[in-house]
Amino acid sequence: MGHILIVDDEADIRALLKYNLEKEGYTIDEAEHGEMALARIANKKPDLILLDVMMPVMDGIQTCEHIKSNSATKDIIICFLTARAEDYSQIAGLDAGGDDYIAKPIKPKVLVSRINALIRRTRTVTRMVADEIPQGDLIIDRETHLVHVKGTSLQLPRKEFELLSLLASKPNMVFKREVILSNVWGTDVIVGDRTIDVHIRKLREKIGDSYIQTIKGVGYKFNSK
Amino acid sequence: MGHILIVDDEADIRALLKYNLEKEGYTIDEAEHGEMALARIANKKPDLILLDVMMPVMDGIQTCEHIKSNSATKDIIICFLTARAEDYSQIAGLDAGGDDYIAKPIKPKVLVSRINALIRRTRTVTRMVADEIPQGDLIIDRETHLVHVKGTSLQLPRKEFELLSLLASKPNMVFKREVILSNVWGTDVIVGDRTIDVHIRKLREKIGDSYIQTIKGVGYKFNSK
DNA sequence: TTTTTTCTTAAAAATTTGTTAATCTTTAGT
DNA sequence: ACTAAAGATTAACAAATTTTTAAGAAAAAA
Repeated sequence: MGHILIVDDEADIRALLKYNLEKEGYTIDEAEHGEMALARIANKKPDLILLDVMMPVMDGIQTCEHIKSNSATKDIIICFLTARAEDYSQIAGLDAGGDDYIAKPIKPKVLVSRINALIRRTRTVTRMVADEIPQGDLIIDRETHLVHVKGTSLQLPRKEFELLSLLASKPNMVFKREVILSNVWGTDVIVGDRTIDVHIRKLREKIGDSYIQTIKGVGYKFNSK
Repeated sequence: MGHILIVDDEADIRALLKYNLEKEGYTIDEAEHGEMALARIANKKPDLILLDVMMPVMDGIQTCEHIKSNSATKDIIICFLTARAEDYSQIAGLDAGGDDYIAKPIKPKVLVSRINALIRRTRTVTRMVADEIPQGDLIIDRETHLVHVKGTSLQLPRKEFELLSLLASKPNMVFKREVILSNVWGTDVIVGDRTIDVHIRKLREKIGDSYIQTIKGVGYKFNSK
């Protein structure tokens, strides 16, 4: 029904992924790094590749570019495995890029349903946030990683960009601090309470005070006009 | 604020976990293996269980299955503890109904933030108030945290918002003061009797007197037209 | 009327967020 | 690999807002 190649240098992770996906009926192939991955693909072309970003020898990005630049393999669905700390906005914006990404720590249930979805509706990109989020006179462009506001363009640092993207992805909705933390910082966050505030402040400094509103005791929200 | 049961056969590990979680304000119960865990649960139901996978007598997976198959306990959050060296396929027992897992060696900070996130996440879900409560010309929108009344929108402070939500969730039903207290303030908070009155007064001030009615000697109710 | 319960008001207490600057961390460039 | 620059986080304190208390007035019940 589906053949999946798992590429990760940690055997533990591979075993975890393999176990869960085999139970779903997928056949599994494994590789420890990019080069080995290419060899495995040549051997048997998978429908989907689970690709760790951080690897020795040949990292995930390079591997992905290889695969996507080869016409024989460019239709293979690629799903990145990333640690939250990594720059996944870069991944999302990659032209040669993957179709989705799953953040570590990996939860089997999430993994399985995500993979199923990817395989089922092949080529349908499911990303947490749209590529372009226009909100009134503010436009967030994930592709160029730019925010256009009041006629000018801004280059925002990673965290600020992700934070703004999250808030703007659902205007008027209040995002509780926990939600913000788990989405922008990840579940293993070890950041203090004021970290969000500081980022909010920097954002407001750059895009103006009118967009982000504080709901005391609850969280923050992005106001649509 | 939260009660956690730690199940691990190694006393050292239990002590480490206990120390860090107590520092966070959680109350801790301990068990050396699955059977003992079930006994502890019967004694006092925890909000979350930290469950070692590898244990003598009754292992983590079995224990989890037990807990999740009992309707009285199946809502307890279960977080597995797994050794890195262990076969990851064991965690796959997350199918047994586990909500998350933490890999050993355990880093205190990761532990604490993960547990906090798990407890907070499921606590908010537990609140069974609808996202939007429309009552005649008054609409309470939890998503935007706004109350729409008489053509205008109001931003209410948290306690006032929760109080109004509760009353409006069941129009015409009288909420006794104790019920209001336990629902809005929680069971372990000690606040004076006048606190409710003051909040009611502020609400009436903002939304008008017609909605909330006092039933002397009993409590308050939200009038539907 | 007397007692109990709720209202009202103002002020105190507690909580939450804002701000700044200093300190780590990461990244990019050499 | 080293250094400089940019970004992220923390700490400490300030400010703002919310929550709670206290205490007398008012209203309802006994």
